[in-house]
Amino acid sequence: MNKKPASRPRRSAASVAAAEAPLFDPVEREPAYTRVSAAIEAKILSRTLRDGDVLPAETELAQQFRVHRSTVREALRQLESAGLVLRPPGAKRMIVSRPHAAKVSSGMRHALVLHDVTFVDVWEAMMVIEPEVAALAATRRTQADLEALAQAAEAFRAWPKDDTQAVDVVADFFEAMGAASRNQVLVLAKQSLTDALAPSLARVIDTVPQARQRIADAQRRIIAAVRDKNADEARKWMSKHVRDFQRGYELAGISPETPISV
Amino acid sequence: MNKKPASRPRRSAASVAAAEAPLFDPVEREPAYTRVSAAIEAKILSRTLRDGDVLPAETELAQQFRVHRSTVREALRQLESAGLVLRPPGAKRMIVSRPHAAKVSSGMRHALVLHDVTFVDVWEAMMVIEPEVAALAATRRTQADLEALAQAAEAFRAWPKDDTQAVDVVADFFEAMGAASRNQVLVLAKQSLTDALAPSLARVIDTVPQARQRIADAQRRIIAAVRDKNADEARKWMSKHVRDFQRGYELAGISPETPISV
DNA sequence: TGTTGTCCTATTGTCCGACAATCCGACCGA
DNA sequence: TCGGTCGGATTGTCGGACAATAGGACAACA
Repeated sequence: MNKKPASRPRRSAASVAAAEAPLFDPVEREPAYTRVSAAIEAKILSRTLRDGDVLPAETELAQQFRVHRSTVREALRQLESAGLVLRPPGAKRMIVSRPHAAKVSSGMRHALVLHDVTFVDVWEAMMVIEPEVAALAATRRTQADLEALAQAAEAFRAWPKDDTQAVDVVADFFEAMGAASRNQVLVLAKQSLTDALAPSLARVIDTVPQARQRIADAQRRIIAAVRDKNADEARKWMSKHVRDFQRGYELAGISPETPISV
Repeated sequence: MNKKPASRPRRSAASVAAAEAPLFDPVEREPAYTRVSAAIEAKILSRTLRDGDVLPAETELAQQFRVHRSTVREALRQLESAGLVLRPPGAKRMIVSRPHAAKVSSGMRHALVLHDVTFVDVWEAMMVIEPEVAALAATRRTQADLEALAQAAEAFRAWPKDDTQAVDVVADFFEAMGAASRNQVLVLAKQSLTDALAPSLARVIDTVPQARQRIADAQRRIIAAVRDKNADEARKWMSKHVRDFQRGYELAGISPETPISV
């Protein structure tokens, strides 16, 4: 499904320099299941099939494409894994769907894990993105955003001391901040980062006694800045907040070079 | 395959407030193909199966899992679409692979397109990420990085005037910059952005006469800063460079609210 | 020695057909 | 209006089949 659109055929500088005239392109022998999924994918991306539409039954698709149902099913599995179609739990027909952030993030996390990305790499990316997101949030937040942020912060403060799932609430805070920034792109990118960091951050919160307090403080400061629509302050405190993570890692005795785990 | 890891079961602030004790979890009825793919995925993520390993034949997998070959094939399609396994062109067996940047990017692009993300959204994200990447590149670049950058810039200058594929070379420049930054996470995030922007940027280069010159100038400045390991300069000029894109859009008469196309 | 033709086997791509489980909507009795 | 019953539609899974071909091994040949 995503062979073609994955990367435009690039005549990169390197390949031009290599300059060995290929004369013939490799003859294309795409298997049928790929073509089927590509065809459906195209209809989805072009909005001919829209979010929420139910797909035709497998047998009907098989008839239309003139292939066997098994072939259609293989194509559907590709689309399913890409998040373009899904089956609501306990439903029979599949419906068209826009890939959820979680799905994209999961793909990204696989890549990060398998490429031996370390904590510092992720942290560095957060240092780049999160402060600016906070700044954007400060200029664009609505009252509802503010409440969501406050609620997340409150939930973190109230979280039982011994519950290691507190990271999830921290993630909620970041998520709410992303929502307030009104930039879907950054939200998508952010989510992968928090997801990738979560397991180890959990250890930090669990290990370092003062972590909770520091996180709670930072959240309060950030929310205040966002409330006051003070972008600079929001950026500054978010920056401190994220920087604190690294300090937490030191205190927890986790090496910055620790690879992101599953 | 990525239902479970997609998002940790979060007891978010909201759901806690709802406070309706579930008492029973929904009974899990995962289809076999999902379990098979999850099993293989786990072995890949845990490095039991490593990048480059050839997978057992379908019939053998079917025997081991005690399922029908069709079921195995559906599972393989999921993994294939996730980029965790692939078949080298003209090979028979599938091999384990780490998801390439292009694959991740393509997933992200689907999401961006279907979520009606507009040019400004992507541009905003670039404004956040690219300057910092340039700054990182300035501090970490090797001689080889420098040469790759120079080559990309040179390729752009030398590109035939009437060839609309010039965007690809611009993308190469950004890619080389990412490589120089030595941060895989940012590289992954960046790629999606350039990919998403490419089609419309192509129109800008094609429409606005002075675009080529301005891009070439900016590239030269940025490279100079990176060469001198001057992070601030690199950041500044990259910032100008990206900002220029927006100006190009104005001149090309493309609305900032234009949704990213396929 | 290096290239080409031949044969065999393992494996994939695709198909046919089948059957149980179950979702869905219609119909029905109170 | 509600809850039960029923039949058709659809999915998940299976068994089996067959053509095409990748990957050798090996012989013929230049």
